[in-house]
Amino acid sequence: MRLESVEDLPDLWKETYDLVAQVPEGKVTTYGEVAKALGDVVASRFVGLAMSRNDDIVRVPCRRVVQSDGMIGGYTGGGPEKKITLLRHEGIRIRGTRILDFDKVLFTDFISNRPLRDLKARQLALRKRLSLGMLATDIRQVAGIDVAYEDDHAFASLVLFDYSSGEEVGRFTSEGDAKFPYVPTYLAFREIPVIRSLMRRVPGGTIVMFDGNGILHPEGFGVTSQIGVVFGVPTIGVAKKLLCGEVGKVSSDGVANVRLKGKTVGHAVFRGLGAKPVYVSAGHGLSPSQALEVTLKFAKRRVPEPTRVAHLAAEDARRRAKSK
DNA sequence: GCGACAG
DNA sequence: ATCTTGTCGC
Repeated sequence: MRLESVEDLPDLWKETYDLVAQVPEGKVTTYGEVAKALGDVVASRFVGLAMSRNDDIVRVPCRRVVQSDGMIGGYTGGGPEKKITLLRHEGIRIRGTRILDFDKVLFTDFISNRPLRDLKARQLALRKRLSLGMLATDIRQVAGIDVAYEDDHAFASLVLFDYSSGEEVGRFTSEGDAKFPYVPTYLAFREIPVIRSLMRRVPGGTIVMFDGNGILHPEGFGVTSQIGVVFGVPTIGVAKKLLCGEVGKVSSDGVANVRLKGKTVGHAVFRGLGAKPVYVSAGHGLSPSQALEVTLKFAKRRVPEPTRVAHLAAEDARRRAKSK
């Protein structure tokens, strides 16, 4: 039960700062090592972001976090020169912008409960409830949902379309703080909390289209699948960039299979020659072919209407709040 | 230097 | 995702 919850999330920012606080004077570590201590190397860029936002350089020695190749890396509090000066003062030997005896001064012995490993386990637990069979019998509406950010303040919007006419029939927005950062393949933990209130407005007989992948994901369980399972609604994932997998040969209708580990897990939809595709995959509660069919029905442009309009609405809410 | 990981 | 002006093209 607790395992499957998407609430009660770890404070990844705090955990990161606590880890870096463990690096002793005279030692350095790397963004990737801190990420591994968090539970997954994919978070290494987030570690860099967290260091750049560090506001307590006494407790959290972000100067001691460097690149995995021994290069010094950047330093928000005064540039690389400042970082070099500070580290030399701590006994680290540096030539140019490279650390000498890197293996001797590298600290990796973190004490950590690896929060991302737990989140991955929650993801896998939720995945057991994934179904790619027909969940909704009669589809009356398609909803597009998207989130825009002003730093970590989120503006989410839901736009409803009538399935047969394709006309917009309603829209809602909400806002709140995103407490969890963006980490590739953990997107659901960032976005599910901020769309929760909107999901209550999704009528029965609605397919939800979301900006992000469904089963086109390293674990076969992207943000859109997780949303589908958590809220018990059929979902379709539409991503603008490829997260993983390989795109096959484009057929005459402008559609190509996307394969992962030998299986077709989604489709690249090209609108026009030489154009960038969008990557469509089933989220939950419907079949891959049904996901493609519904998407094509709303694909007047590159990005299908529900997701495209929801994006505009969320962006609109963000800009209105900003200028206020 | 290239490739690179949704939003 | 966000930071950003004008500009090229269907």
